[in-house]
Amino acid sequence: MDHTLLNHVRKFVELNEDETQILDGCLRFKKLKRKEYVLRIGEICRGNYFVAKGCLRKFYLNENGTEQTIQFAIENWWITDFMSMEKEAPSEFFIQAVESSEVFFLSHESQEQLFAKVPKMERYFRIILQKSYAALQQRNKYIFSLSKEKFYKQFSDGFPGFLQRVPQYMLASYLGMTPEYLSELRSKFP
Amino acid sequence: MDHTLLNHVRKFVELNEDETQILDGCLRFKKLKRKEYVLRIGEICRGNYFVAKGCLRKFYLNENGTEQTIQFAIENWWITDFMSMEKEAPSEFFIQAVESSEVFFLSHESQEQLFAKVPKMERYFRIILQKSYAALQQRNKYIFSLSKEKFYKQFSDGFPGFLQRVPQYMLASYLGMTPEYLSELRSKFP
DNA sequence: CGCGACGTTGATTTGCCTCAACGATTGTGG
DNA sequence: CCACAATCGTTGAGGCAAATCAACGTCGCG
Repeated sequence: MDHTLLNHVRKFVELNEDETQILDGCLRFKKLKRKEYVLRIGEICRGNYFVAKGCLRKFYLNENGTEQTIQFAIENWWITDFMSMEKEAPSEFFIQAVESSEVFFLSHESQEQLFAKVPKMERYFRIILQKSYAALQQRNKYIFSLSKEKFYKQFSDGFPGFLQRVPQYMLASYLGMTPEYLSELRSKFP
Repeated sequence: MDHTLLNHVRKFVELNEDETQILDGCLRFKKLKRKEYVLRIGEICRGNYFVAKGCLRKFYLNENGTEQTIQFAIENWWITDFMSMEKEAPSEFFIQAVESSEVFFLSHESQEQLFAKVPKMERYFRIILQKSYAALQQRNKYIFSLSKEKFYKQFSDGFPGFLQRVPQYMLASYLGMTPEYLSELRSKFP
């Protein structure tokens, strides 16, 4: 037994054969088509998604009704709506496959059972969350201190291949600007 | 034995007498004067701070040399620079007491030992981080979709008492605007 | 008292948005 | 396999939110 998620977990904690079995038993593999949703606004988020292949995004609709992307998740990233999952409250977000993707679903209940049976997994998620939190705060730092132009360059330098994978309007909203303005910037920096 | 931090931990996990003892033994209580630093740019961040009383903030200097606050931590919040702590790399941030404060310091090593002895604490931090991450993402949502005016109102409604506790220039940078503009907004909404 | 830190106010400038029109590309049904 | 409609990216004109810059008032503190 061996797949992307297990490899990822093994980077942070060591699991024996039994524990690996248990973890694997908690997961549900799922293929997603392009534009397929795993969460819609108003629904309750039931668990976490680990991206083994492809790309998912989380977005919401602002007051003008335009999509605002607040997170991309590519290979080896988790994506979920913690708010909704924790409180079992209707989500304010959509989670959607940007391209055809393969994910592992870990439901909230499975996750709790997993923690009870394999405490090391609590450590794994603690570490992942710590990294995610640090990354998000770093992102905030850039948002405030960089002009849109520099923010875009920063991003395109940091994830060069990624630009080709997502439509520009998604990227624009993720970077907090209009598609028109992103277009203008791109023409300046090929 | 009983103090703010222990009470906070007990909200999320149950500790017996021994475990409480161990946790307490890992902490170092510290009083901070107004404007006192616990981390400066270039230093390596050695651990986590829990605010029992008062208020701390994390900020950096942008290219113009002006302070940019990216986090406030009031009572019952943790503050640290994960990036620096994890990698043992020089920090890009300052962490400073906004007002005279009382904190518990949990060093990185103590934390690891604590996790080894009291695995439940790994759970505690996982939960805290999950909440913090969700809150930060919510904040990002507001940053992008609200005008500065609404962002300010949103904040002042959300933390009414807090406005009096911090100088306006700190608040302005936290909200991503200039002190001048914040002043203008405040005169409009008393 | 006098200095430095902080807040305010106003004039001017600009980064970025809005709106509208126009290509290019894709996909879909006849 | 083409026609036609969506969907997406581009370009340009005009407008506004918010920044910049400078000057001044005020408070607290050594």
